[in-house]
Amino acid sequence: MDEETVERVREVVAAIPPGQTLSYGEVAARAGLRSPRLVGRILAEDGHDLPWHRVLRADGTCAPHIAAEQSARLRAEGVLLVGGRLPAERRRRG
DNA sequence: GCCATGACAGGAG
DNA sequence: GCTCCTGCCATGG
Repeated sequence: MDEETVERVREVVAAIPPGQTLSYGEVAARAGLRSPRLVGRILAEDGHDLPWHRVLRADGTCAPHIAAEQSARLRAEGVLLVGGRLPAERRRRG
């Protein structure tokens, strides 16, 4: 894992404005990664200081492990998850 | 070196 | 709507 790659992802995630969200794929694309899974790995290891809760899956849903935290943090920013997923209008395309 | 797993994505059935 | 398969990269047994 290149530190530069990690920094890229960290910057992209940190650049997500409150109330907005990005998909793992979008973050990966912005960070220059060839796989969104790397985003998940990086966030899991070095994303504890980042607003990782603003990163969701392509469907607008979130992983079961973090679903509770995800929804709670987003709700604190004024984002409501409907049916366990985020409305498409809240998702930033870039 | 091979296989399995993970905060994923897209396509097919 | 859900499940299964494949591609992607890194890590651990």
